[in-house]
Amino acid sequence: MAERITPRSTDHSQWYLDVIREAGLADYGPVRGTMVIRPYGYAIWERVQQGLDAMFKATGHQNAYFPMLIPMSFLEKEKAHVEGFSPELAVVTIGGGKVLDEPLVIRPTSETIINHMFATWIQSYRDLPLLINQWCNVVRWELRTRPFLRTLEFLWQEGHTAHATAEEAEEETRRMLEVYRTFAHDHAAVPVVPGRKTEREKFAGADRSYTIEALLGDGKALQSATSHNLGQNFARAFNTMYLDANNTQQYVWQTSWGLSTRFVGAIILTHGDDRGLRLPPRLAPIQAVIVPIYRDDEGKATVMAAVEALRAALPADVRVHVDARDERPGFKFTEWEIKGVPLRIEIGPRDVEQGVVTVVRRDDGSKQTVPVAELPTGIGALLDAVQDGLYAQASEFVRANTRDAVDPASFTEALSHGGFVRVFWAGSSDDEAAIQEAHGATIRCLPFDQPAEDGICFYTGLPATTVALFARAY
RNA sequence: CGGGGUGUGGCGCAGUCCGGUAGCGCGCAGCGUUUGGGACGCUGAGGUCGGAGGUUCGAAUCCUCUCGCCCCGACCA
Repeated sequence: MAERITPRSTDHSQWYLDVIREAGLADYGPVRGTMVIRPYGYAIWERVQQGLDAMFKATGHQNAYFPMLIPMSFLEKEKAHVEGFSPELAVVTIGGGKVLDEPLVIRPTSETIINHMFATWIQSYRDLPLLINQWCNVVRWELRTRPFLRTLEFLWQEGHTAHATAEEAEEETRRMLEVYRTFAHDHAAVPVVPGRKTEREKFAGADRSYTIEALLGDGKALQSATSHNLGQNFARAFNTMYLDANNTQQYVWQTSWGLSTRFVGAIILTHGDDRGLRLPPRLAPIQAVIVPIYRDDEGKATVMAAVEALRAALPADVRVHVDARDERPGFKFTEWEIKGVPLRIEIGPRDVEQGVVTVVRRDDGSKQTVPVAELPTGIGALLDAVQDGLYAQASEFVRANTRDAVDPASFTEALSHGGFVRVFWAGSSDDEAAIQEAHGATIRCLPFDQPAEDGICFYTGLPATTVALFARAY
């Protein structure tokens, strides 16, 4: 049988598309750049949603929903915002068969319409902080698309908060970035570098933007989630004000932050291997698949009885699937490997006879024989081991592909390997643009807690003010 | 919008140079044999060859026009 998945090393782009197809995650939509997410792919997104939503609830945020159609005039109220987004807007000009007096924009993000409402919801300092999150879809008419990583329409959550002080807003911005970092690390086993965006890379309408940057298997970086300190930019544009304790009108200080279905792409590209997807157990729709093996109807009855007994004995919170299809074992093994299921539990005549099961880990392919009586208590540790194994492999990859550069020659050399390149930095936005032009690399972030003392910027020769992380990116 | 490709059953492709009325692999349906790593045999369903016009007795193939899609880049979660 022909290989269904192109090896990663042969053609990384083709490998990615093959995995999405063969694992049954998504299809191309009829409109260029759109994507249909199949049930299995959506189940992964649902796990992301559940994990994040629990964290948002813990930080006091409430879910709400705002309309998808936004009057064009709303976007035009904030200058930097409209300039940043206007090239990629989808605009509705006809409704109910009539040309509309004012065009409606399909939301590319919801800062404007949310401020429109916040301005009416917020009256007093007692109404603050206002902590809102929205799960929705947005449309950005991108020129170049790729499944999950960049599609015309995507699903995400966008958090929007309003605060009484600049300090509180900055604290919230950083707090939510830390939520994303924790989620990426603990749930997705995706190592990320948290840091600040440069002026050139920040969100249109923000004072400061923060990001977590992942490094994917092909050496390209991916902005995996962002958190923005909006300052008073939207508050001033929409008159979002509150009366403080001294009976004085004040503009609120705001934040917004988001994580999208792009993150599913980050998971695929961080963990996937030549056999297909590898899912971290905490996000896997199916954590363990039980594959019965038998030769005839009589053997099948015996094995299936053992399978049902095992399934009943396993903890209820472990997501188990029994593959009872009448297919050859090898076929089923391969299929679940492509789908990235963390644990495969094989039960055949020999296992039943000896009172054991054969457990195969997806992270390292290791196979072990486990007494069937021990599995109900041991499966949690096995899943944790796969979770840790995936994180260890991914973080080792990031470590091995992060290089330091101290001069133009070593910068070029380091970039040629792909991956992150760390430099001392004291450059302008124009310098960044020139480097992007020459090398195709951009500053992904200015990582936190990286002292720049005594460093000299490799590009300008000036004393460094910060450390910058360069990479080619999606 | 630049550069490079490509449109032929559900998917992946051959056939195009040198016109003769469409083929292969996978998948799908039925039956049988199989089942501890992607099984095999037999039977079968499924395509106006991206579209339009032209040349010709005859076009997937030659000519003209046109549309779509993919990859690399600019833009970007």
